[in-house]
Amino acid sequence: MKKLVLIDGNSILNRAFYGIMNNKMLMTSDGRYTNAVYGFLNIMFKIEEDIKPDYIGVAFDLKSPTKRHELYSEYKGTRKGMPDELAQQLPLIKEVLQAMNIAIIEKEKYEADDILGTLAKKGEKEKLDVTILTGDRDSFQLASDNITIRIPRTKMGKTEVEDFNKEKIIEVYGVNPNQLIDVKGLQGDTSDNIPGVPGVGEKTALNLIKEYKNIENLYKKIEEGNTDLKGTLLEKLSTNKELAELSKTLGTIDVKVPLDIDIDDLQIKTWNDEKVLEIFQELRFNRFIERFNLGQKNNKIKENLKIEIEEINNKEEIEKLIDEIQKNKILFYFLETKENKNEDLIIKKEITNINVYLNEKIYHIKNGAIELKKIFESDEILKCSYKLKEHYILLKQIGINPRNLMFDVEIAGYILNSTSNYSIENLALDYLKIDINDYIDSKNEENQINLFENKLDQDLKIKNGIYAICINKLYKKLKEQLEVTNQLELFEKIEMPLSEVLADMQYTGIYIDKNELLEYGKTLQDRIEEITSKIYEIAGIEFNINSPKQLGEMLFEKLKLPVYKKTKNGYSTDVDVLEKLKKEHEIIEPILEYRALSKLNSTYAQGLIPYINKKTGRIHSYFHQTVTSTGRISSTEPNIQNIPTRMDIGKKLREVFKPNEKSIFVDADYSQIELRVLAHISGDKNMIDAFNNNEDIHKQAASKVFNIPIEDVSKELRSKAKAVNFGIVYGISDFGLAEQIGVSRKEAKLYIEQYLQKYNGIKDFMDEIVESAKENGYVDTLFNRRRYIPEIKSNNYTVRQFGARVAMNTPIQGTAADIMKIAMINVYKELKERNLKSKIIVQVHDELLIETEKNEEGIVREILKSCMENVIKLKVPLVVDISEGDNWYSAKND
DNA sequence: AACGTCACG
DNA sequence: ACGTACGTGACGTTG
Repeated sequence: MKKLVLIDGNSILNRAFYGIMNNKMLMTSDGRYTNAVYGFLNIMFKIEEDIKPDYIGVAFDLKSPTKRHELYSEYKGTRKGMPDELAQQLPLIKEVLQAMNIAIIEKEKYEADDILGTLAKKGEKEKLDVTILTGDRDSFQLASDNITIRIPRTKMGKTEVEDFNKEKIIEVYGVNPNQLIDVKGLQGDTSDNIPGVPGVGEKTALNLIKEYKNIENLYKKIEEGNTDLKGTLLEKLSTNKELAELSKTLGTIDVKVPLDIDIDDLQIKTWNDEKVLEIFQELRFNRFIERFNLGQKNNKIKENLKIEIEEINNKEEIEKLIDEIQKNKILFYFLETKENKNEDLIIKKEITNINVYLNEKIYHIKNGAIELKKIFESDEILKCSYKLKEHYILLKQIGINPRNLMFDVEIAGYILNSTSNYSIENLALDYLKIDINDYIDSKNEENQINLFENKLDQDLKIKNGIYAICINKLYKKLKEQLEVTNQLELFEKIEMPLSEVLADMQYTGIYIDKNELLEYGKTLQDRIEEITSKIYEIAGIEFNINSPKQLGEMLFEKLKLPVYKKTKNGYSTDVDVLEKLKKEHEIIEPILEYRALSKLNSTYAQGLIPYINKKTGRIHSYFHQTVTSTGRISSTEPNIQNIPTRMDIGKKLREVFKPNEKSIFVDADYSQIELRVLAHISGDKNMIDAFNNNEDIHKQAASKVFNIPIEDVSKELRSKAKAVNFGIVYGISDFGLAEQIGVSRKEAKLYIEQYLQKYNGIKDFMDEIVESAKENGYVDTLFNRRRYIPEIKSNNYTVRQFGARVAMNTPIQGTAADIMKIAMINVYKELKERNLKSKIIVQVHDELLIETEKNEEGIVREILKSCMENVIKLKVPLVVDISEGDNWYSAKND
């Protein structure tokens, strides 16, 4: 079946305009706005990818009055004109569509809706599968078996779509699509200034039409006196018959617009690439240029980069180079690696070549690391490169003990903007205005003579060389920038030293008792089998319990359990939902147990096995330093920061994490670090007092929120107040709190109001930080970590609210992260300086796990306590709880 | 690749 | 009237 896509141009442009209103890529350098065009294209490309239409057309409204205005002069009378920023973009999008050879359809006196309706019906007649893309629910009346209405919605900057076909509309509204016209006739439409029957809203209108099918029949019955209607409703309907009829006419989409074009004219054609490129360049749509490979034909050089590569082939040349580097006291290099599956390795990679940038030349050294051992082990020479943390391990693997790996351009990029990306390409583009790919092509032309290497090798070599150049240029530029933003200290004193700590943690790893892990997995699997058959038995049929789709069908269609929550593709079956259904059906409980156990089994019991290193018997998780937008670190392959701890059965898994035989685990936790940080930066007196008096902070909150003496706080109230405390840290909303603790939204709102009234310092802080985020475009932590929040200026309510919550949360989460990072550096340093064998092996945001040699236990405890508690003097004490054990479970629980 | 779900702080 | 608690990563299913 061939497919036709019809787009409501004005409506989508409008959606796009209000959807992605961030201040980053919204305008060209001469100040013209482009965000709506960008968003429109994104939505359009997405639908093209999704549907792969054979025909496409975009309809626009014209400014001139329409037939509806002739009928009713106040039609759309309340509507304000588009803001200028949007109006400017209308000709732009048309220009783009033209260049893409996409049909634009406009017609005097008709609205885009009518044009789309007419074409949709035509398409349907020609047996096409029709999708109408619009932001406007008015078009729902057009839905049929072959016509689907697609509504885009932007959520957190991402575009999602929702499809409405006939079935869906009946499901949602309970009436046929064409009956929606009657509904609208009664209800009216404020945005179009269609009056409807005064006093009749959506609910009433829907009920009336469900009962009486349409307006005509409704009035027929009313005139016959043949209805159950009475009172004011009957009166309102009777006196407003004309209005209802007029409104129905106004709300009816005209599907018989006389058009000069046919479906055939909408066939997809190829773009005028040159023209599209030209426009995209003008609008700075680099991502589109890249995505559609438009830039290839265009390799203009923006700045002359001198790219001279010299092969280093013998000892003499190496020695000469080393001399030069030593003179410079700084080494700029880009390191090449290749995969090495050798199971003894910790990172399954090895270093191949090194590209050194020195005196305006690139020196390409085969097996470069070994050659430069002396340099890497020198304390005097600052090493500047990209992803130094990885280098640390790669070098250690071949017996080099690197020193002074202290300027990483990736980390510098992360510090300057924790929400962008920091590939060398991107950094070069952002900070140097260098497009690396441009240079490769041009350099290649220059290099035609070289017939010995194939093009790909050649490209790679040039690219790696350019990387070395860019690392050098970025060093200067980023350092300068870090000074401007007052973040050089954060970078030099915290992030770079931490980098080595993290590398060392990864290199050391944590031991896992494989046999015990297998045993644990076996127990889980046995139990899972049992429960599975039990579930099948109750269900009377076998199905895939892991499939939310199949489980949803089972629960909500076969068993007809009540639906509390939906996802965008179907029924939600998450824990919250299942917990609510527990008492409705005996199948729920085993499903919950199944869920819990299969998670443990797949992610942990089975999931961890492949990560156990053959040589060390340990797992060597990555700790990432440039991932989170708040400054926390993250962990992967495997994630060692989400090992179960909340549920008993899951917690037991921690028993398989063990120290080596000479050691024990010492585990140190910050107590309430985020709330303490909040107390400090807000300066709230009550909260500061609570911490200084060593009170139970959640109990205190309960006593404030519920206005009762501390002694009278029950467990339940304490736990509610605890949720409020958490909520405050996240940037609270009544809805979210209500959801979390299962009270009404109204009640949740009351709690929050009480809380903020009692902790008024916190309220002031929250207001001020949001204000400052609006003003500056970013927020920062105590240690000058910065997060830009473009969302806070969004015209989209949801996005803007998100921005506000982020503004409140980031300084708290981020400062806590800073504190932990400093603590780690100091602990690491102490351990090293005192020649202790104990090692930091895991960090879980507010927890440090130290594999501690038995005879070092006392000193390690001291070091942890003092390093962690004395990072900084806040208005409240930082408190650390330390415990020990011979596995990770007992180190946290005994 | 995206989604739903769930593990952690 | 709308849609909502912050920050992560991994798994299995599905399109």
